[in-house]
Amino acid sequence: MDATALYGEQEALATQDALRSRLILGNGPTAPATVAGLDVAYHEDGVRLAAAVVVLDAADLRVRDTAVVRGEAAFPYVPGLFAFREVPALLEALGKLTVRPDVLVCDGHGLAHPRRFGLACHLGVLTGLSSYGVGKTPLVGTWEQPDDRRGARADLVDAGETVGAVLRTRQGVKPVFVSVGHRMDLDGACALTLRLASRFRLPETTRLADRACRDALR
DNA sequence: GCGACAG
DNA sequence: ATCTTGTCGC
Repeated sequence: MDATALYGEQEALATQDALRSRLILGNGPTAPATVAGLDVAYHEDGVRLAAAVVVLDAADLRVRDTAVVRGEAAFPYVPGLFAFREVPALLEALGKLTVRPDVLVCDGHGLAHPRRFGLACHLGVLTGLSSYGVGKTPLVGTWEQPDDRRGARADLVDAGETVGAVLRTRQGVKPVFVSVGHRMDLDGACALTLRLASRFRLPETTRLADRACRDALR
């Protein structure tokens, strides 16, 4: 609203452009040994927050490591610049891990973003790790409703290009929006998401991280 | 100009 | 994101 916020947005857009040049598409890990879920919860003041990262063994989905940090939002919520709000706290949490995750499953979008650089891309580039996003609601794109059976998917298309997939993780439940971040391929991201979401709509990684940061806020 | 708009 | 447990419906 004010000049400060507008200037911040210009800076953020420039940073987004610079980081995007380092984004690597495709070539996700064939058999990741560990998978991490990341999420952030906010205090009612909209400023104080808790960020959590939970690392699971990709084979049996058991928790291998958990890191939670408390802090403050680094940026106001602006669609398209969402990463600037949560990335600092998430990076701090990632830094506390003792088990290195092979893939980051982010709560938000990757390539399915107005400038093709959502939270998942941002975190992937900054960490150098493979990453992708699983969003609960769309940010950009159009799609045909996927069949009502677990595993069904449809292309998420924006400005003529496929930026992700609309994936049904549970029959009879709204699909999720999957898009690659860094060093990841869409098929691998969808396959992993289905393995992580065998019982609930959202991946187990996201659910565990959500619980961890919520608990840390109380 | 008017909505829509990840979390 | 958050306000919010139980309750209605298939």
